[in-house]
Amino acid sequence: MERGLISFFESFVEKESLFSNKQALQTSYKPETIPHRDEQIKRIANILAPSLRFHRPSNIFIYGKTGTGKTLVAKHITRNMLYAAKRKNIPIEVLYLNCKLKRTADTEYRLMAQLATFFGKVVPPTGLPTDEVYNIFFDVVDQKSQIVILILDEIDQLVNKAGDGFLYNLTRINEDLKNSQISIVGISNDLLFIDKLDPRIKSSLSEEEIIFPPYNALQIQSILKERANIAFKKNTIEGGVLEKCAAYAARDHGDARRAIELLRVSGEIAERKNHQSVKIEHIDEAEENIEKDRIFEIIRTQPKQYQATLYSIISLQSKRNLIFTGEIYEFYKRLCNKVGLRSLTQRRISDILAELDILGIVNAKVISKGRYGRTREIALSLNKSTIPNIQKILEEDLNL
DNA sequence: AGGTATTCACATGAAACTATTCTCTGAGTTAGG
DNA sequence: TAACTCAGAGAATAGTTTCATGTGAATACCTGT
Repeated sequence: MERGLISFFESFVEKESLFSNKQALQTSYKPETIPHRDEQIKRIANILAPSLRFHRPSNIFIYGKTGTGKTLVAKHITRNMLYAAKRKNIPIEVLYLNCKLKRTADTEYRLMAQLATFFGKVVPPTGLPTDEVYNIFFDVVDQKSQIVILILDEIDQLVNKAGDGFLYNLTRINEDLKNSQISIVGISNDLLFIDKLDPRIKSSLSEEEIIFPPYNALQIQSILKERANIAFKKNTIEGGVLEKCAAYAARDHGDARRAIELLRVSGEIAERKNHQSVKIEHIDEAEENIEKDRIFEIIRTQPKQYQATLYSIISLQSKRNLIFTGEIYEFYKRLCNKVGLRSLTQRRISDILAELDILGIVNAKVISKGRYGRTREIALSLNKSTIPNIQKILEEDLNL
């Protein structure tokens, strides 16, 4: 037994936590009421209500930026509606699917497979033709009469990947259903998404459109206050803390989720430092930590090829700030040789670079150097102080 | 000098290919009646 | 003859490669002054 360690744990138990219920700051938390969304809630509830009389509700299309409460509201309403329906014995099914989740609903096939599993049919993950899965789904749904409300979250992701054909099939399926009716609630955070759809699909999918505007700083503040009251003990938050969290989040498009995470991490930091309360300076640290953790996590879970590409960028970047695709590719090829990795084509590396850009690890800009061609101008968008750490991680992963 | 044509070094797009995982089908095999 | 095995055909998917086409502006090349 180690004395020091034991007393560490003992004092940890005795130490007063700043939190009384940290759950309230977790992303999975479902609050009783959702402030500043009354109007949207009322409209959606009105649209969905006919299902309680066994009429098919209109399809709804919801859009708004991330962290504006779309998903929360949708789940909130359906949960309550389902409760009412159950008490009155009305056959309503609500299916919620996030189309972004890998290996769950991110292709047409898997979407239909998921839907079928909801109704108790097991569909193999591969091997069947897609229309076969449609038929399976169709049959189970129509076995008894019911209203099915299908919530497709991040629907834009799926359409980008798999095209909009499935939406056409899905909206048309009602014509063939004898007993059941399906209506679709599409949720997207891409505001332009709806315009990219085939007009026929567009008109049937967005019979009703609902917009979730971003929260302003004041609204985020009140949301934070509410959550903080549940999550933290009395008098553990210093003045100005909530305001600053809100300001951070409002700065880029009013993302309430980020504000809440920021507050949570600030609290954790304050606690770890044995402070009696959350102070403003904890917020800055929290923001840095969140960003750093995000980056580390991303880098560690990237495929080898991406890591090799990133390593090439980091190596070249130490000499000069701006580098070009060609140089990276040359370095990368040599690196692969050295490590025994099969090197990919430049075409592929070009895509990988674009993806690193999207991930926010790298800053890539397509520029034209006139007579000397056209290329991506690439700079690392990582904090200087973290680069050595990242380099070490990469060297380990690539066993250099 | 001013205008336009070229040209570079990739970017971007589409299609085709590869490898893996999985189902379904039907021919061939086995074992019991 | 019913049950079982197993190879082959066909799907879905991810990650690439191959082939084709696009592109912005610094230069080269004119042209007329």
